[in-house]
Amino acid sequence: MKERRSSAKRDAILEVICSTDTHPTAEWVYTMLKPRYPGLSLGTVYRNLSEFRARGEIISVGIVGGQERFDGNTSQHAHLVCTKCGAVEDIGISSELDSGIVKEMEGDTFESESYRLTFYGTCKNCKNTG
Amino acid sequence: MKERRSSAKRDAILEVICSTDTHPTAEWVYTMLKPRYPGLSLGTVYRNLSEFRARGEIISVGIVGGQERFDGNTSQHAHLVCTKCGAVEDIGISSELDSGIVKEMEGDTFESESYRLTFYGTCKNCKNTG
DNA sequence: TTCGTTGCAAACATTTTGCAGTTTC
DNA sequence: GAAACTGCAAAATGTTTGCAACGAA
Repeated sequence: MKERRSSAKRDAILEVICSTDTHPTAEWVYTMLKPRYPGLSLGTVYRNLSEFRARGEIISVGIVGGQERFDGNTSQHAHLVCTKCGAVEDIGISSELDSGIVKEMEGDTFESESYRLTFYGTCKNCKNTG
Repeated sequence: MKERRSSAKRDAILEVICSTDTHPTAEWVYTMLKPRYPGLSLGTVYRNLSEFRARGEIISVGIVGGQERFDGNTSQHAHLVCTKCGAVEDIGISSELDSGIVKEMEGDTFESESYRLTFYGTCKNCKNTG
């Protein structure tokens, strides 16, 4: 793997992702950091997010409303995606369910390394206001 | 819902999707039908796929390698996505696992309507050749 | 001095859309 | 004839990339 030099901007990008539970987009990260780093470029955000994802330092929740959503919480958990407002929430899953899911793949010719479990529906907020 | 008139092209698009297990992209559908319907436009494919998806006649597997993948099999099942070649395969899940997953959501403030379970890894083909 | 990192803007790829012509009912 | 459907091409969108300047080791 390539040598990695220290970079305040990269550190800040990771920190922003890890200190929120909103499952942000690249653009959101950029908007959050721009005031603090006026010279920041959107390309830099994209480049660092891709690298974090490739290294497993963050995970991708998938694409919601056309934009990729990221998550600094890399432990195994599922997600709730609101199809009305696009909000993404975490939901813990029991270890029984996790092992049940993992077991489903054992012995298959397909070699699975990870899985993603996503629920689609309406979040509390949209249910009340809508 | 809007009135729906008969259309040979629309029928063909749905038929192509339902008669393959490759989980095609819009472009693939277009390429497959273009010889038979020389006047076919990519926009028409996109429009009809969106409508099918909205009506629940097909489901979206999600975006793989930047392109949305579709599935004419609308019964509950999981998917395997090869991170090397982008192949998507179906995998049936036991009814016990399905109910375990559904149960995980019961009582939550989030109102879930569906879920998507996707495994990521290496397909048989890539494992052997790579 | 080396080479990783970044800003900038152009390039890219997929998907969406406006509009005018066509087809279905 | 009204309204749905389509082709076409332009637009919109999110993301990637080439390159020169910058910065860390």
